[in-house]
Amino acid sequence: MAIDAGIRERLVSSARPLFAEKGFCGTSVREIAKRAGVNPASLSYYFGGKEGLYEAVLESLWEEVDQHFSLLAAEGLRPMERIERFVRGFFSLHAANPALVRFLNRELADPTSCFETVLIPRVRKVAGLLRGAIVEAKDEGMIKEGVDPEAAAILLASMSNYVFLVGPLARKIFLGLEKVPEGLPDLILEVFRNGVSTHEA
Amino acid sequence: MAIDAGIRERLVSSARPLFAEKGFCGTSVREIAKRAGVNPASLSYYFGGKEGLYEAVLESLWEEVDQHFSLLAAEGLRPMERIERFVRGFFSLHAANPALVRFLNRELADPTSCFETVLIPRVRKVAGLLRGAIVEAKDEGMIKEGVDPEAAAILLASMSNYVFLVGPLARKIFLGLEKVPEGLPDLILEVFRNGVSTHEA
DNA sequence: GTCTATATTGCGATAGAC
DNA sequence: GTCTATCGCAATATAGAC
Repeated sequence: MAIDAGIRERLVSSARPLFAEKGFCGTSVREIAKRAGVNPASLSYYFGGKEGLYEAVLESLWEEVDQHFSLLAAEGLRPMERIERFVRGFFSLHAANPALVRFLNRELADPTSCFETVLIPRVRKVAGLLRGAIVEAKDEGMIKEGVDPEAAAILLASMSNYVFLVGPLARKIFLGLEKVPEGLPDLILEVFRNGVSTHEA
Repeated sequence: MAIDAGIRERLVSSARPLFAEKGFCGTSVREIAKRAGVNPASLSYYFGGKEGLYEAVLESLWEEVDQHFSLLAAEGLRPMERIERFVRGFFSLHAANPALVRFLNRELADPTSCFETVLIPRVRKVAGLLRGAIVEAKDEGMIKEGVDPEAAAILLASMSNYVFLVGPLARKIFLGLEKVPEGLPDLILEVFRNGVSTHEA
């Protein structure tokens, strides 16, 4: 964002961290406008209201998500490689923008009106990529017959997201972690591969 | 709760599902009082305000959590058995009260003023039990040397909680699951045991 | 387009009757 | 202790000057 970006863009980029930090109803339009250095009335003028701005923020966020996960559609990768990229993609996504997935996860826990219109079609796409990779891995005999692909996908998503969801304060206090362990993606992949593989442990 | 329970108790039990569903700032004291069938003024009279009621709700919730996890302190159990009880304890906890862990997870994601005073000392205790079991399992040689107990604890907590955190709507739409798969605790334990065990996969 | 000023609503909390 | 009535405040949204 340039310093003299349009008011529209300044509102979106100012609202993003506020919504991410305090949620929709915990953030006031006055606060957003003050941070953006614009008049509160501009918010209604450009977005029709607080909800419209929130929706615009969600859409701008998703561009970054799409960017990160577009590599999953790459051709010629074995399913297990796609799964690995998926897990590492989550970690790089969170590292690049700590507020982003907290935002998304909050929306999962407390859906707003944008949930069905903005998020569902887009998240389904990403979830489908992961599920598809797991199904393919199973078809290739890499994964035990007894393992439900849906459940396996959930476990991967859980392990890759939960530690970011709980936030820095909880990580430090509950888990004694100043930051997310560097080797966590490797551990997740190791646990997943060993846990569902056809080799007997 | 009896039908003519005291106003105090009615306020707590009425506020609980509302706070769980819509969060602290998404719930109004008028709404709570209406649901409880009492006067909004009673809320300030008994709890000094909305925050005081919220704190009382958190404390009442935690009694159920303590009840569920008290069995983890049972003597004479091998560490891996304690870990298994921990995972199954999360699932039975969520099954018994779907709102409860959503409540707790929301507090993790968006700490209120009660976070440090009410939750931290109590959650630390539960987290310590899990971490301790993992450390013991490692001491007994059940878990690979390279596995960090903190990270392993996080993965267990992730897998046991995330699927509940995302809520029924998200489970259905993103994951195609009407309800949480019955065999998920078993899969989690299998994945965990195989994933971190000293046996080569 | 962007501003000031304000309309309108809903909030949490309280004063005071009973 | 419990109620009605209301205070004071902050919220979003809008009207209208420029």
